[in-house]
Amino acid sequence: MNSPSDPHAHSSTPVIVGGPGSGGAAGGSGGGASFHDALLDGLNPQQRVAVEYRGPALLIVAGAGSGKTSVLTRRIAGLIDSREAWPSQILAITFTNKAAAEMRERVGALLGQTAEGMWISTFHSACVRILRREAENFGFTKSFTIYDSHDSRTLIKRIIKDLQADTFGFTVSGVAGKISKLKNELADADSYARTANFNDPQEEIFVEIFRQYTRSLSAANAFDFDDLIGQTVYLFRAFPQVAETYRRRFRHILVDEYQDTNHAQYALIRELTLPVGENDDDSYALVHGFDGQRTAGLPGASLTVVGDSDQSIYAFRGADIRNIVEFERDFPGATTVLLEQNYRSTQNILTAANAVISNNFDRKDKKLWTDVGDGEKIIGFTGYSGHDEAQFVADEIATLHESGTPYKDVAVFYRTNAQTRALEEIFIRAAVPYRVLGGTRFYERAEIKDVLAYLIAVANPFDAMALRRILNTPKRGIGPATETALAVFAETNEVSYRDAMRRSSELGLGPKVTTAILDLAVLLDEATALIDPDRAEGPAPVSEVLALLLERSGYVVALRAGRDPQDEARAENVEELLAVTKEFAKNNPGGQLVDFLTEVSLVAAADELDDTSGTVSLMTLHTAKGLEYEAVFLTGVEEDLLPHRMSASEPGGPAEERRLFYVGITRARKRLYLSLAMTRAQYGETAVAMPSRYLQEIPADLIDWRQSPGMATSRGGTQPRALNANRPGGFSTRSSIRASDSLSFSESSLPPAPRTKAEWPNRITAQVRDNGDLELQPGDRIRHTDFGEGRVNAVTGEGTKRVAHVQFDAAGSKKLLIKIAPIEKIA
DNA sequence: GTGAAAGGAGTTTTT
DNA sequence: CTCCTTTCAC
Repeated sequence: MNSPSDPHAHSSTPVIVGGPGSGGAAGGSGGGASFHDALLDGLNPQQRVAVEYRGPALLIVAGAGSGKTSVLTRRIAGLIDSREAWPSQILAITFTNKAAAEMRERVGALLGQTAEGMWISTFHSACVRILRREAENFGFTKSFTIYDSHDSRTLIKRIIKDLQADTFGFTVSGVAGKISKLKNELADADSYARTANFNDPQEEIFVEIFRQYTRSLSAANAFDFDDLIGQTVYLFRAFPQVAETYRRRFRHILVDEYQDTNHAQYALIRELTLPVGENDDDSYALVHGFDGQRTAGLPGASLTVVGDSDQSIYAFRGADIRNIVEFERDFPGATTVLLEQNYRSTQNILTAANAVISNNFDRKDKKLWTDVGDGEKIIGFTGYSGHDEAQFVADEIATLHESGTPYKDVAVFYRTNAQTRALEEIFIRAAVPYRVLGGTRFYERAEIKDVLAYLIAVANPFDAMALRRILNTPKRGIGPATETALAVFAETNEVSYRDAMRRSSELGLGPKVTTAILDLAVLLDEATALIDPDRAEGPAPVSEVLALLLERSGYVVALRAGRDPQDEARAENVEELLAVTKEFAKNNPGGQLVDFLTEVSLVAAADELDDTSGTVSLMTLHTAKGLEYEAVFLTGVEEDLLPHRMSASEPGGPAEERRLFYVGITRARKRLYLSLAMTRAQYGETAVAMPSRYLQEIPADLIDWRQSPGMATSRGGTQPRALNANRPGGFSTRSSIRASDSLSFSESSLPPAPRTKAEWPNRITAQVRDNGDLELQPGDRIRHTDFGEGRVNAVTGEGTKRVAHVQFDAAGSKKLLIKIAPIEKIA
């Protein structure tokens, strides 16, 4: 194995070695010593320590915006330049593929050359890479499929149905969640069964579901998302010599966003950083014909983790904050470096962030600070509705753009994907160029999954699920009955689903159906021949395979012939996928079909970001982690949304939601906007929304309320602008903001803002308009602040959700939420 | 086996 | 409100 003559992995001072092959090769960086200086250039003392420290384990507690990426890349570059490590001995784990690409590029830039052989990737990508190499050790092939959560659910749904487990109260999402949670704890069906209480019939059935799920996965030669990590750990534990290969290879392991690692990921890191013993176990060497490989033992790889427990926001998917909190205990000899100086945001933004997060008890006190000055105040806005709020955002973005902030430097965050709807509607109308990250992602669209299923069926003939998906897509007259018949045939004859298709003439089905199945089988075989590694002209590029499949299956033609108006867009999406395969070939010369499928399976929302796009970015708070923007709009800062209603019942829920809010705030460099709405539409109904408790945690003098929750509905209140967006003449959006500016008059007449938190709630929440139990009957006449007088036609809904259907004399008919609408009854 | 229509259920965050 | 499943007629 490649190894520098002396890795110096644990020497206390960095060793600088000049000469060819080391730092000297680093293009313009000059000799070793000056390169070393350049590495530390512009860093503060803590950052320098984080770059230079050498030891078995290092924890870098990096507050938001404290320059951790810079520290990590310099640390890696330093290790390589000083010849403490070959690039191939470095494994760096990032949270997204985009972050990985960025880090690789920055390390390359520092060194003046691309460092070949470094592994910089996400946990999932790294594990796929390992699993593809080693799959044959334990009953998989290297072309295994990766099931995304949607695929897992489809499979679970089928199993629940087969077992009729739904009658026992099992739901797909419940089972999927439980299995995922168990896998993150490295449990499997057997280990779970050992602890299960079999007097409980539910437990028994769950174990059976889990078993069948596991069996189906391995029969399909497939791993689900959680398996990628868990099975790698299993592989290392079951085959110590395989583990040793990787322990010997990776001498420096760096993990970013360590606070969001789950138990399985933690176990993986532990496995990789174990010392390598005096190779006294020969079984592997004997089996694999290695001989005389008895090398000396090695200490465990050096481990560097970077994280911030205040930014831990993935507990719901098993992230365990203890991994970082207990790091020093876990890894004896560990050193901790604290990075608190922030290079991203203004002091006002940081003060707000600090104030909010300090409400989480049970945390190490940490205060972000900066020397760039206070900056602008935070801008607050309360809309009448979600649309009104969106209009505010769109208006402000337009203003920002006019004053020179490019669209790409602006981001809009929200808690739930459902909130994009109102934003998109208004943005389209206001001609604000935007891009939604995540949401219904490109690769999750049905038509894309259909087409990918064709490719998967070719790459992995064992994947019955992919085959069943394409069996009747496009329509071939093959229904559920035939589909099941093939599955039964495959099972009873112990052949693959693909073989069952080839032998479909033995099933005694109708001639038309049989021909359809055989045609498909032939097409798949032809496509498979294209990617045969032994093919004379080498395996065909993915685009060629896809083109053949699309052409012969008639998928696109069928789409274009469809009557659904969205079918044309779907056909275009498929064309785009074809373009993606061509792009892939360009970027990955020699890239195989499985490589393409891997890449596609592991794209994250944040990977879709295109820095050159020139559009505003819309994303959830979760997706926003690790990103930063000149101006940030944090929308929907309301109770039941942030904190989300669902979090209330979970232990640690409200604290995690607060961290989410904190993450959102700290993404902003110069300008931060916090907005909320008084009512929010959810599934057809309109509900009252109350300001988030977290707003009260921000010192009052940091927020400049354009329209505060207390002001929004007071007398002379603002126009619900979304409803009046097209009002002609004179009453532009701008003037409506001015109208609300005049409100600051009444605001300033309030007593000085109380500083103590106890009195805060009054200021924000108590002034939201509340009509209490205002009783309205059909026939009553009312007066509305904006719409004038009208007649109540009907009242629907219960309690706070009572809605009046009103026919206004001038403004037409409206539906109003009685509790908070600016209305009064006229005698 | 297909397609339309009606009914019901469920709504967080994601690799 | 929307997505999904079920039901029913061809």
